[in-house]
Amino acid sequence: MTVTWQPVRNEGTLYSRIADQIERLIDERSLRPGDRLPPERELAALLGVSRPSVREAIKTLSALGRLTVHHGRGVFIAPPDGFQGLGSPGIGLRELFAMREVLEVPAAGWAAQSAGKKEIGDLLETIVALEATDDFNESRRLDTEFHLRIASMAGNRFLQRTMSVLHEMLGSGMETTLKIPGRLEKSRTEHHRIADAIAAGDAAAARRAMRDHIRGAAAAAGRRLRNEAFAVG
Amino acid sequence: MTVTWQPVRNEGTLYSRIADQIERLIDERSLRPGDRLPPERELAALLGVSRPSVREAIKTLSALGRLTVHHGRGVFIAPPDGFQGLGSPGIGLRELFAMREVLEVPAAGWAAQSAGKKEIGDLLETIVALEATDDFNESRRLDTEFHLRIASMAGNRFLQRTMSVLHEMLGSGMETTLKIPGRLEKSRTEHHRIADAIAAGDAAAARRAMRDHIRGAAAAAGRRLRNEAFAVG
DNA sequence: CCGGATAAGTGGTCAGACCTCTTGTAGACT
DNA sequence: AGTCTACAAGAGGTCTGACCACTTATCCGG
Repeated sequence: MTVTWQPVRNEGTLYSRIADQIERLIDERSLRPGDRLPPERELAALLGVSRPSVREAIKTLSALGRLTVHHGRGVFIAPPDGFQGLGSPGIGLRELFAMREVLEVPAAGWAAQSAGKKEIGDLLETIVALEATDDFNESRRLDTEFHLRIASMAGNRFLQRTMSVLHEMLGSGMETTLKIPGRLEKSRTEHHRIADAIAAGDAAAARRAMRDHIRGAAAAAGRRLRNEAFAVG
Repeated sequence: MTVTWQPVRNEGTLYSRIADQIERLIDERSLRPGDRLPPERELAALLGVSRPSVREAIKTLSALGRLTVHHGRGVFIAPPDGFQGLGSPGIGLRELFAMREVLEVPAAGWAAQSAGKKEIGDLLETIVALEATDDFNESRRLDTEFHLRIASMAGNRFLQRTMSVLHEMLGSGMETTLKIPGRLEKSRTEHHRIADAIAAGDAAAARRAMRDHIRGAAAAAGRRLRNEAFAVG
């Protein structure tokens, strides 16, 4: 493997330039997930900088999840765990899906209790649009819209904004689960169940349907990540 | 408010422990967005560690967007990303307390499932401190700390940050319910119930205790503001 | 052949020094 | 007096070199 380590340029702080260069090599696939970085001392020599600067660069990238550091073993290129979204590094998929359940299950219940006719109509429209499109990005957008509409119907602005942030983090960090074979169709059925319960004003059923839906998505996402997983070192 | 910098303990790598402590202070709102951190040299002395360790911790947090570093000026607490505008007025007490229940009840359950001995000890310490003080501002701070510690023990960072923002809004928007006659004493009893259930690893009991606690506080706040019932449900 | 001691490799931490950027201020100039 | 400039102090940026702690592989004795 001939990785091209270049002497560091001269704009910005040194450690950030080093971090940029390492990141570039990762993005270019010159360094691939699982590879080990040269030892800190050696890397410092290659770049013509001191070891502390290299270490600070490594800390930056490991905080972003691009590198993983093992005491006594080395520094490794991290597997793409689907979570390098800019606004939200460091929080894992498991945590986000757990939060989805925490937030969206009560949201569905409240929506069922207080939804007006017009809001319910809008929700159904979203579902219809979601089933009409076969463009992936569009269906992803509409899926998010569906969930945020329910948050809006719940009548709690704090809940709504939190869910907005949460879905943004999910969207930027992963490809969503909709790409998984069969998941899209299952998702449609579940959306209908949720919407029907809300339209009927049945809070308990709405909560149940939402819980099933999110757990299904979480399980699908978990399977997808497991398939991509590989050992490091 | 005097920020409590504690000497760093001994599990995990040093820089990550330092980072955790800084992050904790941010999440607990002891350090607030815009605040400046002590100079690196001073902070190193306060923590009893070397400057490089402090710097690596700072690099970690600045990569995560929690801190921003300005050459020659200092290190500052970054505004909570994605949660901008959450502090805007217009979100009512009823919504905030409803969200407390949504977030903190599961948090208590998770904390009971996964809490370590040391974390439980810290939680109990907070309770003891809370009962020892009769300064109002201090007890308010400790009350927030108690709840955020549980969020931390739940092991979900999204949950923790959301709760941090939520408690910030509660704190700035009202005088808290602790001033209500009798509420402080009742609160203490309830805190013990919650902590005991978590210490015992009884998730269901922890959730129950937390739900009672928050509904009690919500009811007290409701009476205080002469609002109608706070049915959350 | 096995298992424990050992050595080598690698990240973790420390100390102190010096460089560069930012900011406030004292003093000079108008 | 008011304004501008130069300097000093404060804070982050970088370097050197040493030593500690964890991992892994190897070697040696039983």
